[in-house]
Amino acid sequence: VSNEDKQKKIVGGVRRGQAMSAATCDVLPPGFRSRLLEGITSAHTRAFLAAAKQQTTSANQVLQHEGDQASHLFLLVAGLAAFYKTSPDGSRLFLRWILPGDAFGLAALLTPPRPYRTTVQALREVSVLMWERDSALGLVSQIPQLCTNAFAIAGDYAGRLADLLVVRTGQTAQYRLARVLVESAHQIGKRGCEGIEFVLTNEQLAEMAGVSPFTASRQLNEWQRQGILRKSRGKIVLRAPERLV
Amino acid sequence: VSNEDKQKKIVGGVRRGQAMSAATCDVLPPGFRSRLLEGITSAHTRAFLAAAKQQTTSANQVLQHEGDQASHLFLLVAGLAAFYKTSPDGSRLFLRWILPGDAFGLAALLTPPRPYRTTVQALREVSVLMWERDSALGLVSQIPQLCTNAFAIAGDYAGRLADLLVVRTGQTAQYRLARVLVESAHQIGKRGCEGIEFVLTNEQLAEMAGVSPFTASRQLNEWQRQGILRKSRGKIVLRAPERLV
DNA sequence: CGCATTGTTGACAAAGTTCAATTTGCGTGG
DNA sequence: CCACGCAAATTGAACTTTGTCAACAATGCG
Repeated sequence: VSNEDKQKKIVGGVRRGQAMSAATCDVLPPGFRSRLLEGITSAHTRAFLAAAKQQTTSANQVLQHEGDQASHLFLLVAGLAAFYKTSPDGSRLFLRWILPGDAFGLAALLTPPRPYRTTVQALREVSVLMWERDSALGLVSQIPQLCTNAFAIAGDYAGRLADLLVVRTGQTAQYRLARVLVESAHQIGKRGCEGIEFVLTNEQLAEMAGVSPFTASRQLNEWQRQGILRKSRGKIVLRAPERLV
Repeated sequence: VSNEDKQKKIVGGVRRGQAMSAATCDVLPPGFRSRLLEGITSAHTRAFLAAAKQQTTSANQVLQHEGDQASHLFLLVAGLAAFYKTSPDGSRLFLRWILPGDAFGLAALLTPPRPYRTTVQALREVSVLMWERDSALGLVSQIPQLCTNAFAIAGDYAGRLADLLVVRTGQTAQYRLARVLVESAHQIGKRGCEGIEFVLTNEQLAEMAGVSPFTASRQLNEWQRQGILRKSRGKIVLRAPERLV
């Protein structure tokens, strides 16, 4: 299947299941798992995926914009994106990463229609599946487990936000930064020869931790002096995460 | 129906709908509306309420404890409670009020079982309906709209938490306190002759806003000097909420 | 009236932010 | 291949905001 075929719209009902199965399974990387699809029969999964449109988007693009009417449900297939919240003064507040298998835009499943409550931005080139709201609503009514999964995802999301709130309001800048490093290592890091590596600028780390870039710079240098990590421009090598907390 | 009858356990299937209807509608104040019951047929509502046990709890009791295995779904019928999160250092972080009609303990609806992610404490004497996890799960599978509602509630909760995060991390102590006053007025205030009145101590307001009681005291006095509010021990009369933000 | 709870005030300390001035690293084009 | 230029990162010092603590005042209940 060519790249073109992969990206073409494949909305519509299930036409001869087998064919759709080939078409849709094809777009998912091997070993792909998503909480949204958990516990759904393969027939239903095929029907669900068949109704999606696949789209590839370049880095820094905004996939959903806080306040816009929720028109699409998304599922990240590949790449990296993040949830952000915009504060009244215009600054951006990092909430969490979106990794392959994560769904977002769940607000599209609500009736009556609601606005998105967060902004989602791609950090690298990403590949997503997307469903029109109406189409998604129809599918949810046919596949009850989808609603259960959506509830579980929303609940999990709320739990993480509550945890984030505790960290952001109760802990020192140093602790928050340490936590951001450990989580980044866990979620987007690759095992390197010296430790876990990930590509983030000081400024991005600072934004994630809710700290000024200056504080981030100072603290990261302190840790570098202690041999806990090594940093070059735009990249961190975490050598001893256990010594951070 | 005597008070004793009201409080007795009424679990079990629907026995001759009409009888149950009388028993359960009886425990709900007139005009009672809950997001959890939205859009559910009256037959289903009766069955659902019939499976609940009603309980009355005195002020300051903890209804669900963060970290405990989620064993019950709750619906607040009367009174006032609040969600709290416990920080690692043991201090308590106020999240939001729970008003009559609000459901909590939704974690009980998840499979596999999960711990509660927040603590819920009564602020006055409260009356709740509660469902055993197993019973609630059975009802959700019979009444699909319950799942939809649970999802909507969880989504709303996540949205509020995200908003709270923005306020707590991005705004000044003064702004946060002002916001707490306005929200308290809206949610638990009563119209008085001089303005909107509500019963909260300085310390409670401080906790809600994430501010030290000293800062709260100073700021409240400043506002009192400006005639925006009047305060006595444990009580606030908000006279000009519009002048706060 | 006595007592516990609640609230007040001032002086001080701590944590981070801001800003300006530089320095470093790295890709690009001559 | 080197110099240029830009974005990223660093550093010090002043400044702001808010919390901490100790002492004290007031409120209201039994």
